[in-house]
Amino acid sequence: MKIGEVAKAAGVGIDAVRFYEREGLLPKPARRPSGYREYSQDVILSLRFIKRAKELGFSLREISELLSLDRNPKATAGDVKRRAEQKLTDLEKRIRSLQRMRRALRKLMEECPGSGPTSRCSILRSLDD
Amino acid sequence: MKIGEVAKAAGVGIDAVRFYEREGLLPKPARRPSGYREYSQDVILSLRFIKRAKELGFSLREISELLSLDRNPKATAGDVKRRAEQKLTDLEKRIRSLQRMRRALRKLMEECPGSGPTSRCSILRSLDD
DNA sequence: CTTGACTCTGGCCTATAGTCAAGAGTATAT
DNA sequence: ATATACTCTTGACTATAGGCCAGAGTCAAG
Repeated sequence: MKIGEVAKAAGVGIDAVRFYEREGLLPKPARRPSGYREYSQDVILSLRFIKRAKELGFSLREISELLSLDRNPKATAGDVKRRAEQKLTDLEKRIRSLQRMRRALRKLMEECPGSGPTSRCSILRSLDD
Repeated sequence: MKIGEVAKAAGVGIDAVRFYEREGLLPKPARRPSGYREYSQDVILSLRFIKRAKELGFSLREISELLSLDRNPKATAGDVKRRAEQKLTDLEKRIRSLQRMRRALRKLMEECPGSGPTSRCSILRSLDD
């Protein structure tokens, strides 16, 4: 299959496929005499793997590690679970950080009259100190 | 005051001060004959304003707008509150997105045995489809 | 007057995940 | 044979918020 076909089948851009190859997430494919990349079906599975892992919040670097574990027969489910735990911790940290911002902003908004000069606005007042 | 003094007083880097100036968040300061920037005290307040707004999740572009509102006598508290509402909506979208990831990841982790070959790991299985 | 600390400009670099373009060559259908 | 669609490589660019550096000039204290 040509690159455009696998990209379409996996629902990603052609440039993304080449990018993943450069970044080492995908093995370098065979080439036709013309230089065209020649793919087998299974690269579509790899592309979908990457897509799903992104939806779980993994970065490409992390996905690269997951793919290595997937290909390495010596790797264990524990290796994968440890990565997942780290990602979970990371997600929770980011969620809490955003929640703190939300709380602070909400509180300021409650005190802002919503009309009149900006000098009455608690949001700006708090920023000015 | 020289740039290093105001940067230190506000708790930001010197490069940040120059960067804010380039980006239009800070007015261009007076210069000494030598070319050194000469600041008055109030730039420290502006720098703190920027710092706090960042903590609330505003981007520099948004902070720039807030600063304009702060300086514009025709602006109203409602103008500011509207920006804050947008930011709140934005924060909530991001929080929900992260929470979705967290839920999905947690679910997969519950099903992963945590030992044995990766082929038993529900996380990788789900990614492979 | 010298020394060390400070500042100036300009420009390059970081991470992330690709996107887009140019110019050249290929593949495929008609 | 030709038209159109596809692919190749290289390199530049996107947004965000600065960090870091060189080389040159300046400030302040001893």
